[in-house]
Amino acid sequence: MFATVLERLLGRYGRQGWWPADSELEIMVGAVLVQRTAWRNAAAAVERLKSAGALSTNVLTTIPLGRLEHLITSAGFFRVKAKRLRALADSVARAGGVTVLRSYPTPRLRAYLLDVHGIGPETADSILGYAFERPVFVVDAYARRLFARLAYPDPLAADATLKSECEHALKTASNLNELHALIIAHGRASCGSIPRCLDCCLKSACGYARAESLASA
DNA sequence: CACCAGGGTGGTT
DNA sequence: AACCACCATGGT
Repeated sequence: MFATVLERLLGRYGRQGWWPADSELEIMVGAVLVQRTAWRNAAAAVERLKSAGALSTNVLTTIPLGRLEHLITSAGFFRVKAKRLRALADSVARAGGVTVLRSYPTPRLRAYLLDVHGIGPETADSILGYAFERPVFVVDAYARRLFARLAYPDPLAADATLKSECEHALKTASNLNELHALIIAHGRASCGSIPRCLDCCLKSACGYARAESLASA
């Protein structure tokens, strides 16, 4: 069923190609900046950091907080996010740099990320998947809503269950990364803002079969 | 004008 | 454990 959803979304929206970046750190920084924010605005902030030469742990740990805030205003919540970027950079430096993080096994890396102030489950999993290419499914509001509708009328399983079932079904970071991106594209495009639109998502508008046949696919 | 975007934290019940 | 207010800019 996860494979079917991936296949259909792929057919409808095409490859999303997330995450455009030059380094792991850039993705980690972007993941914090994009929290509850349109990617366009977060991306502009990433570019400003890059132009200012601030996209390194060394600079991020030492740059005055006010200057950091100024560089990322376009991403919104800039006071909170500036502190989060600082906490992230401090943490990466303490760990010994991104190279060391790269050698962590996935469970340890996930625990490490969750321990950083300002990084919760979704941001941690985004970083695991897109920066470190670990086979991880990012459970966000769109994913919950979509799979709740696909499972209708059954209640949606807990995040951890949805996550592990999806990871087991799709296996590769490439598949799981693409699915997350596609689910967001789908949410933006059509069904996302329409409450309980079973017709829209499961049948005509988005090319889905009915829920029953999809669940058994 | 209101509403939302690739969340997480801290405080209250 | 389940809510809740809050954070703030830029596009539609």
